[in-house]
Amino acid sequence: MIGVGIFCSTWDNRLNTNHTLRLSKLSKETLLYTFEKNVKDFLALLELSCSMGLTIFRLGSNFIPFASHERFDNDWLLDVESRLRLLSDKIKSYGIRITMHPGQFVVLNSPREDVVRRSLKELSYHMWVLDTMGLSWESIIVVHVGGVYGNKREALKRFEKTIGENEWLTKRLAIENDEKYYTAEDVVELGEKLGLPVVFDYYHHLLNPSAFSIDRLVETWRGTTPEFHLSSLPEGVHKLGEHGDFVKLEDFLDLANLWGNRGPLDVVIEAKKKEVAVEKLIQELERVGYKLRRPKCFKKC
DNA sequence: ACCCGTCAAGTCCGG
DNA sequence: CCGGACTTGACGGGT
Repeated sequence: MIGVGIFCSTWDNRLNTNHTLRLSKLSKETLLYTFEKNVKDFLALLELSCSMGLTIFRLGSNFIPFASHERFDNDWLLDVESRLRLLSDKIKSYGIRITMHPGQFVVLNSPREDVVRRSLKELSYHMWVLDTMGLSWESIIVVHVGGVYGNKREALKRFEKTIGENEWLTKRLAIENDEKYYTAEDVVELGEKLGLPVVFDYYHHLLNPSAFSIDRLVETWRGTTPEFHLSSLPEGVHKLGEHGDFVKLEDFLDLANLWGNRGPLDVVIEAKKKEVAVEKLIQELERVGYKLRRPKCFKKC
């Protein structure tokens, strides 16, 4: 049964877990001020998700701005840590799955040692946030495989090497197919080899298709609830890779059909209109009699 | 109060 | 070899 959710913020950004600041303004005071804005909006977004009956929420990577930057002083984390521990029970009480998805600059297969090092530091910060809130292993961190650098086999081998040298990553790391370089088939093969769950992105698969096996992809989750991503092409003229304002009912139903009756699944709706798009989708699904999975906090009025 | 130049980070591609 | 695209918005200094 499928549950859906939004990511990072409301469409109008009135609630946003990605508030940041200029690096030049970074200090303990500005950091804690901005972090608190993110925390407040995070709680409000969980409340919103709960009232809409959403099962998953993606927390923004700027939750603690510049947390992996060299100009960031780890002493500042003491206040952050106590705040997160205090919130742990409240956050968990919603029963909404919290996951994260770092930006394009996390590249575990780069030939540049410094790029890999910074990527690991960024992932270690993501891991710390989820651990500190006491979230379960279903709170994953989703990354792409990275670049190709003119030799896909070598690039894949470098990815494997990085994972092999950093076993701690496998606690929460998941890998996703992208719209240009690594197909679902590539990522399933890699996930099987490394023991990493594979996030299937429906839209990336349309742009970068392959003959992947959905059964093998599901198998990489070893009984835990998979996370998928869904977005649609925008109406009218659009650029390659651009996400639509809304997600089309038929795209959702295609994905639901692919999923079949395999059990629980969380789908992040990656539409520009965020919660407005999800609300529209929910209504359309109701009209056609499709039943969504709801979180434990959801009470239908 | 509003506008608009600028912003940590990577990779690929075209000129 | 370098600058722009990708995707994208929000910060914050300036008016």
